[in-house]
Amino acid sequence: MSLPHPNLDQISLANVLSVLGDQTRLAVVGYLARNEGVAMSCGQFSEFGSKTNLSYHLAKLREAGITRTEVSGTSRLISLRRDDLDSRFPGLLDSIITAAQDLPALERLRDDA
Amino acid sequence: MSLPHPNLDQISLANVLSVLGDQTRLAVVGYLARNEGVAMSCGQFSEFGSKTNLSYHLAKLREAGITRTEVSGTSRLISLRRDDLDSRFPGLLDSIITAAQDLPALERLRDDA
DNA sequence: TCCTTAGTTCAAAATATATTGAACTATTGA
DNA sequence: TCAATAGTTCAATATATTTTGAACTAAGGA
Repeated sequence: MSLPHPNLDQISLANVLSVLGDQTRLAVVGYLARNEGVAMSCGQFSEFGSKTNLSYHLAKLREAGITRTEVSGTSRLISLRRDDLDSRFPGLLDSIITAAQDLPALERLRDDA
Repeated sequence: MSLPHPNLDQISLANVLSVLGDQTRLAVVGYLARNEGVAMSCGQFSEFGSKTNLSYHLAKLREAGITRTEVSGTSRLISLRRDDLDSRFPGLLDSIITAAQDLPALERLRDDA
């Protein structure tokens, strides 16, 4: 009943970077960062893509070790693995989130970059 | 006689991350970081791939704004755009380089991750 | 001038990633 | 029990990225 997540030593730098090197996933992470503490389900991200496409991107984030997804009924509760990432790659997530927040919303979403 | 480089505001976060999300390019950046101040030509990176393949990867790094490539005779002198990246995305490159240095050399090179 | 060296370009092939819609599962509320 | 809701999976397609080798350019040195 719970989804697979990599443990700390299975989180790879190159994979984290390539997974975050995508506008949609960067937008999701920015949104999570802006709403830390609030329980986020997949539906909250609907502005970033179709249901089926988000399912794909959210799985990539989980499999890379960037997010944690807890099953709760028919919902999934998604959160950033901040502490894990901070201990594995100190400063990395903070600098990415800061840079992502500085982008205008449109650029965060824009796909044609 | 000089190659095109993006200027500061043309450097995009998603692009930097996706370009660095590759073992070969991460290895090149780690090597540059470990040898800052030393003039590096393409040939120095031969351990990371074939001549033609490196030409491709080094162009990606340059086009993303991560490296600067100066033409010098038949050679190219390649360096990290540290100050530019630091001002655009504070802390990002440092955290990536630190994390990349902590990897064992084999993992830095491994392609089957 | 001729040869060598350093690196680029091109086009083809291989591989990986992203997007879609239809069909599906599981939970929940009426 | 039935229908609705939340999300997943599958297979197909579309698209992008990587890798390769052969042919190329431009600069130096003998």
